[in-house]
Amino acid sequence: MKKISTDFEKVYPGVVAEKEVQKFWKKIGIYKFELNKKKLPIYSIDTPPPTISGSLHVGHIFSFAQAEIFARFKRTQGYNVYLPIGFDNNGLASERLVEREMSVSAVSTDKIEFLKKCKETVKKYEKEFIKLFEAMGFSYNFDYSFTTISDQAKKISQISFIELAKNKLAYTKRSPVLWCTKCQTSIAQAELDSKEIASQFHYVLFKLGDKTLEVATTRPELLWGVVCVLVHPEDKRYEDFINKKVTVPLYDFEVSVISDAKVQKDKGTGAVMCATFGDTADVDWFEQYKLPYKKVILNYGKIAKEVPFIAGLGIKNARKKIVRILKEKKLLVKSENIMHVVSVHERCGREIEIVPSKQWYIDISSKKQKFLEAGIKIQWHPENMRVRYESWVKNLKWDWCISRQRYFGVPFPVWYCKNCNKAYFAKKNVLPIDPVLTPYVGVCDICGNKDFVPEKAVMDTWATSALTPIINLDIIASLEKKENKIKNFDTVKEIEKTTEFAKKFIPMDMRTQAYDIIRTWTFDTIVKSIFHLNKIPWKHIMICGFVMTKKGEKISKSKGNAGFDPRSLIEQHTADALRYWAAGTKLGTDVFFDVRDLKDTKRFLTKLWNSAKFVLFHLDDFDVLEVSRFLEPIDEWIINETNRTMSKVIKLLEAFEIGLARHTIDDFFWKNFCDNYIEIVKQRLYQLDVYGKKRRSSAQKGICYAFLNILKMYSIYVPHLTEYINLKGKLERFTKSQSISSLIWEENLNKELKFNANSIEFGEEFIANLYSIRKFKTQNRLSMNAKLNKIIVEGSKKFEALYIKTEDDLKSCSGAKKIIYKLDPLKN
RNA sequence: GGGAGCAUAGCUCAGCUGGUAGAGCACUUGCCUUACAAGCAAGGGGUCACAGGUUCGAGCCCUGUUGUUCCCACCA
Repeated sequence: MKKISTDFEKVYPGVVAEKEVQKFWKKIGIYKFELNKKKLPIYSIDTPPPTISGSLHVGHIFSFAQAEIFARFKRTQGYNVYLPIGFDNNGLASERLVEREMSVSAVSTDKIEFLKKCKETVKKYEKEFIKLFEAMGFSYNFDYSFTTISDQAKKISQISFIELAKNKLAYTKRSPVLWCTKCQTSIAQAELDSKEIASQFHYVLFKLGDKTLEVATTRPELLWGVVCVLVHPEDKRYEDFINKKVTVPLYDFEVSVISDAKVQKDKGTGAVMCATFGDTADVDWFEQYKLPYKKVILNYGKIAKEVPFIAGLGIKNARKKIVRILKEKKLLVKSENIMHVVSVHERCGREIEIVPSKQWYIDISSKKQKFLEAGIKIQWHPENMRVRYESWVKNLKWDWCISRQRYFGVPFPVWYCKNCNKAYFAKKNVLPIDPVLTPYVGVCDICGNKDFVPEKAVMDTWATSALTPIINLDIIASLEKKENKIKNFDTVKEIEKTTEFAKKFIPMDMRTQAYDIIRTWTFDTIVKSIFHLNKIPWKHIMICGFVMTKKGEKISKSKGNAGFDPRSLIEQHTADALRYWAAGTKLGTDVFFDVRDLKDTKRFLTKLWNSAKFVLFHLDDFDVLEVSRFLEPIDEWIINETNRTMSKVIKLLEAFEIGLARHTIDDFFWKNFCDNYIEIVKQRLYQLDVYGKKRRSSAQKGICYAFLNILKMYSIYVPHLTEYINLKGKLERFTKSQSISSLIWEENLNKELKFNANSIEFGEEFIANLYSIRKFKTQNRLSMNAKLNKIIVEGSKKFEALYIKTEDDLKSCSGAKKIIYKLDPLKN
């Protein structure tokens, strides 16, 4: 008979093996999700649909791998894991990618043509992403992957919008909005980044009769837009100015001086001009004092034509020119160089402006308490990440502006009466719809007009990705109904009511993501879930950290410092090495990426491979069913130790401690199993004629049990290598399962593993003696298999019988001819 | 300015409810031992950032300080 163990390559074939294993998984379809699979309880995971804005980098791999390892763990515990994958493939980030790739500009390209290009590009990237995920061995349910621009997502997003609008939770208003003059769209507070830049404080002179009022400003180009000047009510310097009219320099019109406690006396001159709009403080005063709006900056970042001196200029040029003129007219006291922090658009880095425009908003600022309560109901891992969420919610200032003056996004299903502006929403049976392409047919019930204009804006991509639990709910519901047609719904709650599984689906079991999108994705999803279903979206949220370059800089697509392409990292170092590395850290903490770390993990892969070769070599003739119940004490020890380790690992994994769990397995595998246990039983395995069949098969039982469980535990981290060993070693004969990855562990939902503490204590004492012997040999420059005339064993009297039984093992692994026991009856 | 995390061996980090400081890498030395030299064994190396406090006892708990990273606010 050909020995199974001879099939093992001398060196683990890495990438080649991984591809073979992936083919095998595909063939047997082990990661297919089915409802009612073996009647196992469902564990549902809300995974982050990566934004299609460029290629994935090692940072994605890091956080996605952590989440995927956890999903695999849940499968081993007897759950039917729902692990979908989606792609966030619309919105500004994707548009930017298309503009870059295709060298086109969204603004100057025909809309239909541009959208076609967008669809092509994101499709290309989706395929690339899927390939990478497959290469990583990610066990997503690819069959049910979704995208946020699909008809399904569009429809759900539009249902969500209409429902919120009808409940007055989404509303439209014309008001000052955060505006990016580069992208030419409104943006939300969550899309702001801050940047420190060099600027100048210009001290300009306002006049009251022959008195002057000095005002410091960084935005002199907005002088035309000044609507008032403010001073602190207790500021003695300006007492005489309060409630008087002062003259604006250069333009010579008058504005009031208002006293307001929010003014900081020690900043600038203590007198501040309020212009429409320099910053968010201006907006607050504008609204508080019902000030008029004076247009200075246009949407595309130029100065309005009615502004004297600077009409038509860009903002920076306008500023320079105004400063020059102020200087000439002796209205500028001085200019001071300063560094200050400004808000910029996170997608393009351009300083944001504030311009009034009509936008759709979701009311979040009046519901903070509800969102905070939801945050408390959700279990955060790590716990302290909740603080980030809470500080965001508490500091919310603006309602969520969900409309964007862009192209590639979910359209608002709404038209307005041309005459009276009343909004008309699409009927549910026509969703998804693009109102620009499909005109509204009807008569305005207020003014009888028949002309309607479509809403041209598209939705903030977060407004759709905030619905991933609902999109998944819809997938589950359609699976149960066994139909792919998207049904017509008026409300999100109706989707939930459609099937038995759907009713129980939300809250999902878990959300996974990195911490940078707590203020967007986490928050927005909670908002929508609370508004639509009055439920938290998930029970747990698992937050991963970031991968940093050595400089301490976050790796991100936009910064272009990804350094290493994941595809080539896989080719060079294997996916398992990347996965193993990703599992090395504590949840939520950042790591530094260094290729050298991957070389270290390769050492582990080799060790596991070699141990497999050894173990399988000795299991060729082993049949679990034929073996008697006889067990040598040390074999009993390794079995107990295996169970103890597994219990510990499961507890850690249940607490989302993927890294600590891995280190626990590492410890057991490397020390206890390889260095100690195998060395002890080696001779019993090799020398059948000396030790006899009974004692040999006892050792076989030990290596078989321990090694199978080591493989099972590692299978969530390094699924390819463990599966490859499973296939090569024909482990199905022991496990009765084709795949090692689809095994439910001995300890799981319904069953707890027992272990004998006494046996473990004996094993530890035994090994302590082994260490002394090794120390003696090393110190005497002896080889480890050198013979010794006699050795002295120290230990507890209570284990005497066990020591006697284990004497042959000790002799064989120590090379001792004679053993003298010094057993202490008092030792515990 | 408000908040959170981190500070432990040369490097990267672990240390559970307080009880004699740990791992991997690197370094030194020994060992070719019928899975593995990409291995095995032994060893050197730490005032646990600093200063107080609680305690019989503090890396761990409390207070403060310093350094560092991040989040939020700061845009006149």
